[in-house]
Amino acid sequence: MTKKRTSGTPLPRGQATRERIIGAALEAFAEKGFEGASTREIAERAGTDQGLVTYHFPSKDELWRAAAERIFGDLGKALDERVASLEFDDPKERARGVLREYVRYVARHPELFRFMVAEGNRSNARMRWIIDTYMKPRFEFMKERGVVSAAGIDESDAPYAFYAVTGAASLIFAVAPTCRRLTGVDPRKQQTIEAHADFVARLLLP
Amino acid sequence: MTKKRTSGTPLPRGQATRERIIGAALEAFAEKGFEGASTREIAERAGTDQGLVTYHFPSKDELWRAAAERIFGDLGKALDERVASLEFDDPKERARGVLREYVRYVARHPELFRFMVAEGNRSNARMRWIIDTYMKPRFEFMKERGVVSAAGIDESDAPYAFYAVTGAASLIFAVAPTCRRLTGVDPRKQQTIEAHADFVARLLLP
DNA sequence: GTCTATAATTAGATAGAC
DNA sequence: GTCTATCTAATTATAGAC
Repeated sequence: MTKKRTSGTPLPRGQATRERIIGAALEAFAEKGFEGASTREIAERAGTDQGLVTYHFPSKDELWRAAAERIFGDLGKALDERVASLEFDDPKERARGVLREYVRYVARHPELFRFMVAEGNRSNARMRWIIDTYMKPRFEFMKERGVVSAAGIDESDAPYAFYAVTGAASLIFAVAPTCRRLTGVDPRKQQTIEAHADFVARLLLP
Repeated sequence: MTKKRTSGTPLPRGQATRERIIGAALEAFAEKGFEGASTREIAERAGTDQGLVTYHFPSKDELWRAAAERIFGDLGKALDERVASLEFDDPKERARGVLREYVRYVARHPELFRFMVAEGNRSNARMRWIIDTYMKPRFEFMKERGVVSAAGIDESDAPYAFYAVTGAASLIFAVAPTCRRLTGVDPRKQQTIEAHADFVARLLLP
């Protein structure tokens, strides 16, 4: 998960462990939900023990918050970078590029969608904070400079477009083993990722 | 959930309790996942106690299987009924009607999608059985007489279409509280359900 | 069929050795 | 910082009263 840093210096040992624990927690929460994932299992995935998990994160709640910040923060950073690197002038061509990059990102991070669905049904303080901090800017971007404006979708339809796009782009990767058995297609293959990106892009921006 | 039966006679007491427990388990599994949902919580939702849950379902595994059969079986029955009642001659018009009925169904059963995402990442014997028994007929229907054939989608794209349609139709209802805060739109309102059905139908079958 | 009591296991959190 | 030991509470499953 964190093999490289942007700066050349490696992380101090403690902080590197902390990062490993967050990554392990993210996978476990996405797979089994908040209640179903045990701190012992998270520790084992991170290659350490339960005591050290509670040392770095005094409560399971705080560990959840760190995992949520990691996954939504990473998505934001990745999209901002890729959007900035796209050099299309035509808004529609540009929106197509953004959409395809989005599909590629969710394909490599299926835990993002599983996490969203598992936690999206709650409306506690932590979830509200995630929405306001990380999701609102994405929603606004889509309305003003993304698929909604480029596809000529009425702004009052933006909520439907947002969830339709997110669901259409992500589901196949979040249930990859099921898809493989049902359809014969393996969503983990690069070829499948590109084909799905094609399909979603043609659907939204024909 | 089960206020009426097709036959006039009411269920025997024990069987009625059993049905209530299945409904409660379904909600709990969808909300917290298999490991996160406790049999005590399920019993409480069903208005009884933990001992009676293990009387009707000797293990949590068997309860899971009953819940999965219930939700996928109900979807199949509901869709078959509604498809049969549609009277459009034009295949495209007919596919539009099926798609809109599908959106209405998932809107009223958001636990279906949560269950799919929570469990779709596993490939144990039970999940394989669910796929072969309940999902394969749906997938085949969509290819031969549903959206794929009506929208002129190449059959090799059927896997992408299946997961894109499912995700696009369902996500907004599965994360309703989040959607409400993010967009101001409440997916539980009838008006929202129809608007989303419109949007998805226009997207797939313009 | 229904419920109470309880056994065996596992959970999150704490304390302390190193 | 890291890990082991332990406390308290909650978990599934079982046994038995009614």
